[in-house]
Parts: sequence; C-alpha cells; structure tokens
Amino acid sequence: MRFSRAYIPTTKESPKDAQLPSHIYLSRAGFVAQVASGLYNFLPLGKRVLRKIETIINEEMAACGALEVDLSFVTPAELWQESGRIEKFGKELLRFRDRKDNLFVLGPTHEEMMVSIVRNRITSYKQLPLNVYQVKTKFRDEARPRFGLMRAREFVMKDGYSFHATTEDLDREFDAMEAAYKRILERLGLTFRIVEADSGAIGGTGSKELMVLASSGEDTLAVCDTCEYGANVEAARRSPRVVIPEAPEATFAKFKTPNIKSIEDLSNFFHVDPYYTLKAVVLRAVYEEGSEPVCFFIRGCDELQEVKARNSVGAIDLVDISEAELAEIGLVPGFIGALDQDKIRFVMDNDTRNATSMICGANEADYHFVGVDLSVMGDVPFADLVAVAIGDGCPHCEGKLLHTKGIEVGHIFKLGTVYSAPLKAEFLDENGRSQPFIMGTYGMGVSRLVAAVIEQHHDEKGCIWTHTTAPYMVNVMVSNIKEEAHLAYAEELYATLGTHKIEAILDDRKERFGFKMSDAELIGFPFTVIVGKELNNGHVQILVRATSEMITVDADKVMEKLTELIG
RNA sequence: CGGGGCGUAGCUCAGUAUGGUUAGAGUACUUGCUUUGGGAGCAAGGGGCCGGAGGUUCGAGUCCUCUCGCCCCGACCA
Repeated sequence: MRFSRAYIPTTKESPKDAQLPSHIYLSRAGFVAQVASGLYNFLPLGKRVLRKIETIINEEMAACGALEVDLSFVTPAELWQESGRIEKFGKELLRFRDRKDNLFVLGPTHEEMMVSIVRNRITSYKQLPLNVYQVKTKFRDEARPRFGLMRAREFVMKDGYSFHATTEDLDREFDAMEAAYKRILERLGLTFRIVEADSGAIGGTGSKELMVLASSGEDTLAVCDTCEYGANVEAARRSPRVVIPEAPEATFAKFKTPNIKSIEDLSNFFHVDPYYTLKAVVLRAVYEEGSEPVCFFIRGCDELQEVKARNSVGAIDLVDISEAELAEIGLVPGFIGALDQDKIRFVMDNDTRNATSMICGANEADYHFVGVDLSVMGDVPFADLVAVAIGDGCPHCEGKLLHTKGIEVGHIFKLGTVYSAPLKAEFLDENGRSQPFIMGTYGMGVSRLVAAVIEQHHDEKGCIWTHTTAPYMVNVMVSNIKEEAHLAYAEELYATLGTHKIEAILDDRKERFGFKMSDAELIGFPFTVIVGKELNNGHVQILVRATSEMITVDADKVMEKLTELIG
C-alpha cells in the first residue's frame, strides 16, 4: 500500500469524548471513527486489524474441528419468546417490525438461533459432538455504552456452541476450547489470565473468563502470585486461614454494649480481633416476583461479596435497605445477631461454621453476646459469601492472592441443558431415549480485542501493535520524496518486501520528516525503515516501535535485518 | 434508568453572566513561493441554519420553554 493512496486520517488532537488510550489512539490514528453512541465505523486500518484477529481465530477453530457458520443477524422474536429471554434481555434487545408487522430482534448473542439450526436435524447421539461457531456483528442496546470499542452497542463477537450427548464429552470440549482460546491470545501477543468466573443466575457447572491484563480493565481479578490460579473477584475463593488470631477467653454471656454498633467499635470495646466478631449485612433480595430482606452473616474481618451473596439466595438483585424497614422487621442495626434469629431469612458464611468464642449482636439495642459457639446453630444455610482480599491465601497453593485489573475478552461456559431443554432440542441416546443436548458456549470479543491490544500496548506517542495484529508490519518511510535516489531505493525495498510476503506500506507522501515520523509512531507499525540522508552514506535506519530503538543498517542488508527482527 | 456536563468551521475550542454592525482563534484544507531528519515559514483563499423547534424582543449564538444528540459518575451489562 502506498500511503499517498491510502485512507488514514490521522489527527493531532484527540476527540473530546475519548478517555481510554485505546479510544484516543484508535481514533487519532484513523483506525475507527465514531458514528453514534456505541457505534463505530472501521476505517481501512481498523478493518485490517479486525481481519487479522478473525483469521487467527478461524485457524485455531479449524484446528479444533469447529465448523464456521453464519447466522442471520435479524432474528425472529418468536425464538426469543420460546426461550423466555425476550423479557430477560429487556431493552437491550433492539426490536422492530417488518412490512408484514412481524416482530424481529437484532441478535445480541445466538444461543437460540444456534439451537434452532441443529434442532430436528441432529437427531442421534451418533451425530454428536458438534461444535459450530461464527464471527459476527452483534447488537446490544446497552444502557450506557462507553470506552470506545471496549463497550460498544454494535460489536464483533466470535460465538461458538457445542452440542454433546454426555457431560463428560462437554468437559472434554470445554477444555479443548480453553486451550484453543489460550493459543489465540498467545498468538495475538497478549498477556492474559484465564480466571474462574461467576456462573450467575444461568447456572451451569463451569464458567471461565479470559482476561487481558490492563490497568483500564473493568473487572477486578484475584490472582495467585505463585501458581496459575485466578478468578474474577465475584467468584474468587481463598484457602482456609492459616494464622488464626488468639481467641478471647470468654464464657457465654450477654453484655451491655451501649451504642457500640460498628465492628471497629466492638473490636475495640472488647479488645478482640474482628475475626471473632460476627458482621450482619442486611439487604433486600429481589426476585422475579417480589422481594424479601435477607441477612448475611460473615466474620467481622471480612467483606461481603455481593454477587456471591446474590447467588446464595437465588436473587436477581440485592438492594440497600433502610433503617426504617429494619425497624419494621424488628431488627436493631448494629445489634443483629444469628442466635435465635427468627425475624429474617439469613445465610451464614462458610467460615463461620462451628466458630467459637464469637461476639455477635443480641438482637436487642445495646446488647451483644460474647463467647458464642456457633456450632449450636445446627442446620442453617451456609454459603461462601466473602470477598477475597489482597494477601489472602491461594486455594491451590501456598501463594498469596493479589488483585489486578482485566479486560474480559472471552467467556467460556458449560451451559448444560439450559437452552436445549426449553427449546426442546433433543436427540435419541443409545437407549433410544429422547434427551436434550448438553451444550457449551464459547464467546470471544473480536472488536474488543482490537481495543485490548492497544490498552496493553501503547505509549505516550500512540499505538504499538503486536506482530500478529499490526495493520502493516513494515513502514518504508521516505524522508524527502524529492530525493529521487531515496525514493527509488524505497520503491525497490517496498517491492522486495512484497515478494517476501511481508506486509508493508510505503510512506511516499509529500510531507516533512517530523510529520511522517509522528504518524508512524501514532499508527504503531512494528518497524519503520527510514530512508533519508543516511542513505548518502549507504545506510538506512530501522525504528523498532516497541522499544523506540533506532538501528542503523547497511542499505543492502535491510531485508536480512528485517527478517531477523520480525522473527 | 437516576445524577452531572457539553452541543458554535472537518477537528480542538473562545464568544453566552450584562442581547446590538458582516461570528472568531488554532489546526486541517486549496493556491503560490521558500524550506526539507522530529507535526515548517510567508502570502492569498474556501469553509458556519451557532444541534433542532417554538417563544420573548425593534434586534437572539447570547434570554425563556420544549425537544434531539453526545460524554462522565452510578445502576445495569447471558
């Protein structure tokens, strides 16, 4: 490609709306242009990057035997009514009617459509397993699109679905997909972590997220400093505490604790570690129909993890509750305890099971119990409710957990029969019995990956593309095109790169040196060959974008050097 | 969906508190000359329904009402 004939509208100023580096540089360097909230046009450079990522995905999917399909973007609303997701998705589903007044939605994801294409066609266990996928535009009418390509309404996603006769076979495929996704991200040159994720309300038996590590990531991860373990904080686990604070000596008693409401006050009042106090967090659990207040009991030294809490009671949402509402139930904030608790539904954290020497509220203003043995609680609901903190022990090894930020670029999920059962997508097993397909789903955000690469690889000058994602590997820059010998040399080098199948662009624009250099750095070609006054001494220079290193090489040895650098 | 902010040249923004000739700057663009290793200089140009609609006024970019759009914080995000 000749730069003079390309369409690469670079700008010196950032669009005022851009906040993230990826948004700023992808806009400034002319990869994408915003159309409306959450909608972007991909300009020639952006399209090239998108296609490179797609190609790598396709290659890895082919290696796993997954089959590419392409489903209609416009989907009949009936399918969504059948699965019950038309209500669940709500306003995120963009709906419209055709000329015959039939209702359609723009596909936000394609579980229903995928199930529909195999339903009544795959009818025997002998035809299983099957893994089909597509790389396709999706549309979700997000309440608040933001961060450029990171959270757009229209975006490109690879979504794959596998169908199995047994859960063992699903497990095998799930592992194969995890390995394939790992290879894809490795090939893209990204630093990432595969983490355990919250399976959420949808259930299923396993869910993992692929997180590109970047400070601007929207998700917080707990990762082990020693082993591979990592999890979204919504699902992170920790090892049992190894250092247990010394237990206070106390026999069971009711104690007057005037106006001692917070864990901190309580801990100071009794001179005990918060570990031995019982924290009560009351929230209103919201369900499909109605809501109810629920109390979550955890150790005073811990924090409640709301997603875990929500899952423990099967709620759609947890919302704050007012003191007035608490008073109505007959609870006194600051003095809520678990013993003889009959006023409210409650869940205990696993770590409070059989706890002794505890201090907890007496369910009466200004009184706490001390020396409480929670093993007397008997048969009450327990669940993992606590947020993993920095420094907690890894559940798999001796390491410590750290927090880091990640961009979710992939999510793989064992669905089981969540969709196949309601959609009546069934096959006959070996015994001739009708069974719903056991399914897995594997998503990867292709357009989000474009942004993720830049979030992880940029500097104050602009983009730094990895070798596999760069729109062009080499930029041959002619410092001054009026120098005929320089231009001729560059033309020849450009042609040679072409014969060696190295993607190159020739910057033959009638611009000054500084202007072209700034563009080269902003766009982020991995290598820029500077053909200029050094050529008079028989040399050219190669700018290595990632390191800003300027390598001077003999003019007739450039190809060798480039080949070596590209690797 | 709650709270806040912003819409003026392709882009980034002044101007709006206190209404008053022909609406500005920088940048980008066009033409000419000079310059040519880090976003060049001089000169001359083109480019605007001041987001839209209604109102107040002799007169509205500026005041009032209503709308539409975009951004930020939060809620939400299989």
